Amino acid sequence: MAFVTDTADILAPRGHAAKRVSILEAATDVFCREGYAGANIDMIATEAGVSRQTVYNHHGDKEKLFIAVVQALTKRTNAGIFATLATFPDDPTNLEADLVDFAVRLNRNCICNGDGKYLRKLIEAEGRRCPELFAAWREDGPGKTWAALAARLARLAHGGHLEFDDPDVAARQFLALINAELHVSMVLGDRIEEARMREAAGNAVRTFLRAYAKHKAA
Amino acid sequence: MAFVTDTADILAPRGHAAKRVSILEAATDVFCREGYAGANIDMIATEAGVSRQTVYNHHGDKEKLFIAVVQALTKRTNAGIFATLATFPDDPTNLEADLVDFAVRLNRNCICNGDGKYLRKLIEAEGRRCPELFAAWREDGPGKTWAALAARLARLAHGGHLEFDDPDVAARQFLALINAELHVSMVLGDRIEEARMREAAGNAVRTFLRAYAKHKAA
Amino acid sequence: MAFVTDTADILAPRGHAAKRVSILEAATDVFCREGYAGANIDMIATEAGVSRQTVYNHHGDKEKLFIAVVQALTKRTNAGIFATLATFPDDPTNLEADLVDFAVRLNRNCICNGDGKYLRKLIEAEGRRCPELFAAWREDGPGKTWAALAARLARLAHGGHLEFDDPDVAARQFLALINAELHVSMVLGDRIEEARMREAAGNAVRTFLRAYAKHKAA
Amino acid sequence: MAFVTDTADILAPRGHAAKRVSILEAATDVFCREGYAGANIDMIATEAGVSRQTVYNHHGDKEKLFIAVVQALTKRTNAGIFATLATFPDDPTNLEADLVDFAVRLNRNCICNGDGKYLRKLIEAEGRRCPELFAAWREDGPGKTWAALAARLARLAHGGHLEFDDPDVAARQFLALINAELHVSMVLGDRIEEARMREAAGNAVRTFLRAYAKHKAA
DNA sequence: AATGAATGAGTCTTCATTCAT
DNA sequence: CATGAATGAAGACTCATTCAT
Repeated sequence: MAFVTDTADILAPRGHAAKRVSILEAATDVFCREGYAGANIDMIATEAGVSRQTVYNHHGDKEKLFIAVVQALTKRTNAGIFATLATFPDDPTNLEADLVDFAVRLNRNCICNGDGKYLRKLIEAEGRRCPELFAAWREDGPGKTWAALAARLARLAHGGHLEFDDPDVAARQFLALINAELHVSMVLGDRIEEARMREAAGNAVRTFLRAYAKHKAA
Repeated sequence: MAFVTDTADILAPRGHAAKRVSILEAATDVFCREGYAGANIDMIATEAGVSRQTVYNHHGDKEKLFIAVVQALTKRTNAGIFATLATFPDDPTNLEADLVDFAVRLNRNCICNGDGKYLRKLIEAEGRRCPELFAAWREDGPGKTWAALAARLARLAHGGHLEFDDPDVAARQFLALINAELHVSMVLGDRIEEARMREAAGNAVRTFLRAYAKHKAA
Repeated sequence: MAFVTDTADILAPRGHAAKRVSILEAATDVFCREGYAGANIDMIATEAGVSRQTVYNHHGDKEKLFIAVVQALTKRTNAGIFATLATFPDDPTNLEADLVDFAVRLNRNCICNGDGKYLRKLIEAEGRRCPELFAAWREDGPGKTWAALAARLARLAHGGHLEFDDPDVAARQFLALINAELHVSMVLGDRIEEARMREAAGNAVRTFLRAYAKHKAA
Repeated sequence: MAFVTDTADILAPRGHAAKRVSILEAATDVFCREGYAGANIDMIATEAGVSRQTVYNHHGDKEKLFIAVVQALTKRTNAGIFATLATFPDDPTNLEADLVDFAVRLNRNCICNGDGKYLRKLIEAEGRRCPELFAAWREDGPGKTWAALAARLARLAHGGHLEFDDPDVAARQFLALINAELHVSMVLGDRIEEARMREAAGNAVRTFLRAYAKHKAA
């Protein structure tokens, strides 16, 4: 019966919805790999395992498809970042270890892999040409992320674990530090091992705490 | 007469050499703005003020022109970075002020403007597609830069101004910190004011020194 | 039950027959509006309120559908013209008024509206490309119409109402005159009001009678 | 020297101008033959003896080319009609013979051949889809032509050769009559012989004068 | 019969590249 | 060297047509 939602479709959608999803995934891949101009609808169709026509049926044209890709990516990336931010150690037992774990989660799940990496690539490549398209990212992305992280750091400061003048600056520096050693590899597309992420996070957090850990007075 | 070298050409080359230069400049602009696939030889010729044919006469084909652009950019960027590194305050009178000045010079001359910015953009956009082309950058670029900066920092440590375990890590973190607040603006192509660079450098150096300045024992 | 003929279908056919009709109507519209090459099966299907597949089920392919349209149009147009010719005032009480009424009927029902207008458009647009398709029209259309009208006019002449050398020439001129003022508007697709048709018919018939009315000798 | 106009180019332009002209001619042919949608740039290029690219260099795209065709056609057609109107017999020695000659010139030069025929075809086929494109024709074409012819007829009336109530009506009827017998052949693309034009003109003028010639009172 | 999808051809348009003037 | 043109290959998009559900 038509009005019965097939629960299987929610987990692994079939038919129409499945095609839509696989087209978006393929398009994300291809646009990131080749750039907007270098991407080619046939490539996307082939990679999605559908016909070219089906791509057009679902998304209208190349530009609309690109927009759909960016929007899906922005949405998922933001969700991912906030999910990870929710795991921030507000009441740490071992501040350094907890921050390192958090940094690893952030890098692994949001920055060095998947959506986040893709989105950043697209923004760097095409951001200047479609500013309105990326405006949402600009505000919802770095803007909110920074503020949310700053709030968490401020709470740690309030709890007597850290001290700094400006939590916003600290937040940006935290993010910059945990990426310091991985950025080049990411740009060149190397796969980054878990161990390397952990090492980078360790270095970053150590420096961050040398600068900002509260010196418990004797 | 053809065999007479016009000395003026050395300072402000005209004719053949001048065209070569203006083509490379135009190509740099266009490749960065549009990406390799999106760039178009006619655009480059027009922007360079020469005919399409002249572009081919000088550079053979699109791919060779792109390579020439990347090589020129890499060369100039490296030269710029090492020139700036040469101004590092090895024997500082005021460590913080001197490092801030240095950071501003680095950002202003090498990272946020001109060649450096262009080169980074090209690498992010096309790096994965022509790895051999950017291999040189990978080694001569971040590799040597990091090492050179690390050496300078080690010297400061040896001079009793700083203390850290690993000068390489410190070098990467220094670079990451001085970019922490400017990166997003750069990606989106905003013009960055001198004052903003100075503020960012101040924040970065302050944190860097909180982490690494040697605590002069009483 | 399939073998029961639903009498309602004869008056307002539903199902199969109704679809066939609405497809033909839609196709007529679309072919006239867009031309054969510009027409598109999906447009026709949508306009007919059926699925694309149904169009193919009923009519085979685009060309066959076009032929069906032209044939239906030719048939209906001819029927309409002869029906109207049957109302020609063979024994007029008031010759001028009766001819004007007749001219208005002809314009309103056969020439300025509906099938006739459509058919003419199709012939002008595609006639040269499929001469065999329009051969039938050429003979059954203007050929028979002219002859039939000429016969009516001859009868009026025989009845002492008109005088002319060649009834065929007179018939063609009658048709040309009643269209003289409306042709441009029709070509551009303007809606033509009844009043305007009556005025045009009046002018036409007045001139026709000045040329051909028998001067009753005193 | 560049500023010397080569007079040969005016009569038989070469190079750039020649290509432009031959492209327009070919495009006129093809658009008229196939309609806008059915026309195909490669066909036009081939028929013009140039490469497809050259068509684009000269005219931008299909739509602009079409517009250029319509404009050139409108301009030339109007010029032709007014040139022919200038040969109207304002002071006729033999009214009937002179009007017949005039009608033949009009049909031969402006209506049944070349530009005029082409323009009418395009307007019938595409007029409804680009009303603004044909607005100029509507006003400069039939509008001015009718008025100019009406003025000539009025002058004949003033000279005592004709009599009628409304010269505008008379003008439209004159045009309708001289086309009465040729219209169908034109629509179907038949070649119309000079003799046939003369016969048609004779029939038309005879009827026109039966309706409108002034009865010189005894 | 409707729907969505697939296929394959075709058309518009752009572009890299080459030639001739 | 500049210009205009030609060639050939893509690549975006449309469409007629067919299949499966």
